[in-house]
Amino acid sequence: MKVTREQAAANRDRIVEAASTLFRKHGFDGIGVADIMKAAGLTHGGFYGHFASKEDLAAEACAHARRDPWASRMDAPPEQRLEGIVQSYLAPRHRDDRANGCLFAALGSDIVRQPRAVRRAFTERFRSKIDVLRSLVPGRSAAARREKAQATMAGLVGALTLSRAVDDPALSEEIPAAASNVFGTSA
Amino acid sequence: MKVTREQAAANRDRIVEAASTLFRKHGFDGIGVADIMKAAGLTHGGFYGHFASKEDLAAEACAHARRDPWASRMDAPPEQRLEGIVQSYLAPRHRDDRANGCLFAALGSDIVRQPRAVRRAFTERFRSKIDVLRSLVPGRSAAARREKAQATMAGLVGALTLSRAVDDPALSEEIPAAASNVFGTSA
DNA sequence: TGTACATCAGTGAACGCGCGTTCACTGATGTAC
DNA sequence: TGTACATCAGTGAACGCGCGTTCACTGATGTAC
Repeated sequence: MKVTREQAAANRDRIVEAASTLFRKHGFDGIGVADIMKAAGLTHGGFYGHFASKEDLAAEACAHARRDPWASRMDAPPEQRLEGIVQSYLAPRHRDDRANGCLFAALGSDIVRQPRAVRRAFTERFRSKIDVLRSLVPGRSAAARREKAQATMAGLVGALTLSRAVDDPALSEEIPAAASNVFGTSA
Repeated sequence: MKVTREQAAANRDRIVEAASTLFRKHGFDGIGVADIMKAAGLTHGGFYGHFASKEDLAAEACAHARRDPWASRMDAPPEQRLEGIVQSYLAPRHRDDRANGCLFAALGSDIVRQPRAVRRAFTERFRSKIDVLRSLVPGRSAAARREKAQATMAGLVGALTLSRAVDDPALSEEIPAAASNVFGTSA
């Protein structure tokens, strides 16, 4: 049964959206095309009318993942904005909701094994996040701020990844708390 | 063809060893039992004489991965030992050799999706690494040093993961360099 | 605006392949005498 | 120490399942007149 062009475009968007959360939740290899299509309210057969391959979808899903936890209020002074980003990034809510959280923490160690298009999408996202942090972080020179931004991002991503990986609830609280103290207010 | 008990134990060790490098290189889902057995010089049929399941092997491989990049000379003063750990952890050699490098960076975002036994093995390793760093890191109180150790570890793991993920060679050099400056000498 | 037909988004069965796992078998090991 | 037999580590074929992908088909959409 054919469908409005408009509807078809909306369906495509829902596939990408579903994929972006399901990949973050289960990993690239942990979820199949059929399940993604089902989550988008469709059957698997129509998939290849929208995408050339699963890889293709993965690249697009990474490029267009929503609900970005790096956002912050634009109206606060830089120091508070940075603090806000760090706090919300390291909040338990973020740790417990991989499906809608940071791509780097959810898929970080898998990216290097993905095809070029996926890695490119990630690299673009990384650059844009660094640009945000670079403008908020303190530092004498532009180079010092860029350096600080990259180290901060590494600290946040690493802390979130480790706090999810660890099997002990106490440790899982402790790691982001430590990172928050070191990467947040210290600046 | 049966084999010496000694030989059988050695074969088992080779399987674990092969698995630990192949999992780090390809991810838990990216390598099969048959390929692991082949890398250990055996055929796949004998696998279940040594392990109950692939999961079982994964847990053991994570618990016994060798060539640990967190080691450091015991005879230097703490500050130099910390610096040595940070430098070798963030060295290009480590970034380019996932198969023999840090488990957290190689498999970090996959661990949370693994069965309990695997996560437990990782958690134990994490604890032991934190214990090492805790004794080397500066800080007024034990709590401050523990906090600093966890944040440093998060920074190192995140920096290595990101520098591998990124598609641009220049960026891939820049990230560990930034982390090295921030987490190394600064202390 | 209304009608007839071509288009094409979506369906669901099917294909082929790889992977985890099982199993009957082999033949060297190790043990009982 | 030597012999006969039971054990069992390892082999390779086979099974069953899931997954990415293909394809013939359907029927609503959109267009030509």
